[in-house]
Amino acid sequence: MIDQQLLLDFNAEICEYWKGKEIFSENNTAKYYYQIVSGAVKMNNYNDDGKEFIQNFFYKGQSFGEPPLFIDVKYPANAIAFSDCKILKLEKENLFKLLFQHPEIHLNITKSLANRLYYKAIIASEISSQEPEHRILRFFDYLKKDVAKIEGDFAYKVVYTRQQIADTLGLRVETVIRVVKNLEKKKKVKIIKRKVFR
Amino acid sequence: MIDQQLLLDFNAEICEYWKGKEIFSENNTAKYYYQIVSGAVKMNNYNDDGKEFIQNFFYKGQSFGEPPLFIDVKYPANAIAFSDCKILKLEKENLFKLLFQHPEIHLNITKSLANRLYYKAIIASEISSQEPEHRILRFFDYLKKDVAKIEGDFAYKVVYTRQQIADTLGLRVETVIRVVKNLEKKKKVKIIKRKVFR
DNA sequence: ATAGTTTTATGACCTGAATCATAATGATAG
DNA sequence: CTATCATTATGATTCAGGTCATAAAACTAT
Repeated sequence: MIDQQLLLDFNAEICEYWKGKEIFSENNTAKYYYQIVSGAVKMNNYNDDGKEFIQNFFYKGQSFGEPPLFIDVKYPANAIAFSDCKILKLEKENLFKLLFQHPEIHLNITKSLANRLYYKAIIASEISSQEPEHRILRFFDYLKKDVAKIEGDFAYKVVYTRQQIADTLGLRVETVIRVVKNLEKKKKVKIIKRKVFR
Repeated sequence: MIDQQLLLDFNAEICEYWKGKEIFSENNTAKYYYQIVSGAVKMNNYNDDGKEFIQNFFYKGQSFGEPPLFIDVKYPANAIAFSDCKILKLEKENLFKLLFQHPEIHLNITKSLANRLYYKAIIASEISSQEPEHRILRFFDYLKKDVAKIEGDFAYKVVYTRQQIADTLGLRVETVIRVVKNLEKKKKVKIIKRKVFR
């Protein structure tokens, strides 16, 4: 996360996207560094049969879409506003100027990429299991890492729909619904008004 | 990839690992930057029931195990010599000295991380499909990227055993064997002396 | 409140990949 | 050349999760 004022000093602009609005799309050329001021962003793909695959969710303070900026390739996925959000956009050239002038910020970017790679490895290993129950539980626990403070036994509210969970894990909605219900029976999660707590 | 002489100037040492030898293991503290001089390295996890999950293969010229160096976490996986190999090891502190003195090399590291993140996204999306056949084919094509020159229609030799393919994709050996045989019938791959060509 | 839409729920059925068992083939070492 | 071991092969069986259909519950807007 780069200081907001510094970004503005390098001519970043603040953009507002309403829920569902496309921020960038697959196979487009990467032009900007994006940093979320408020709201959440979803990165996804649609495969041949139109089924959605969710790559990632990004939250307040996080940046996204950098990798292609560094290696001159097209975006591997789409970015869509998951809720209404405000996002800082900085042109690629200005980002590089900024990094050149501020090595410590360059190091932060490197750390952020390292962090994402690290979590990808963790989640890949935890989700490699075939059993949907195991994968769904691990996915919930993975989500917990984005929650600053966790109180009580079932403090984390899963904000995703069953469909989105299914799309992230490559399962069917019905399977997710059944497994989640089962997890409730086993007291592993709580369901209140259909929302899952873990 | 960092210039070999430069690494040596910063007190890197060359180590030899014979096939199967552990280079580092899961949950250990990251101490070194590793760069492969010759041979190949496999990164994997073993989950609760002892089943192997292969994270990645790394080849000559590539570095591995950096992410934990940057963010002070333990290794998320094990690194094992996939063949006999020579590897340059540079202590973390010396790596940071080197990066500090050579910003252009720091940028290269950033690019390398960005590149890996990019490919993780690509492969995650391509492999998200449920159908083993699709996943195996995409996996083969993904492997092709490591082959410099490809001649003819079936020029790439898959060096992994069916078991290793299965472990990477979260499938069973028998399934991989059957699917690969089927792919041969469909002329999508060739099998010579049990080795797969694509 | 009402209508319309989205999300969750649930049952019946079916298929494809896991599982289990056993054998054949190819590689490796002595 | 032979014995041993690792890998691939293949058939039989099972069952988890996908598919299909239909309904109920929650949210949304007017």
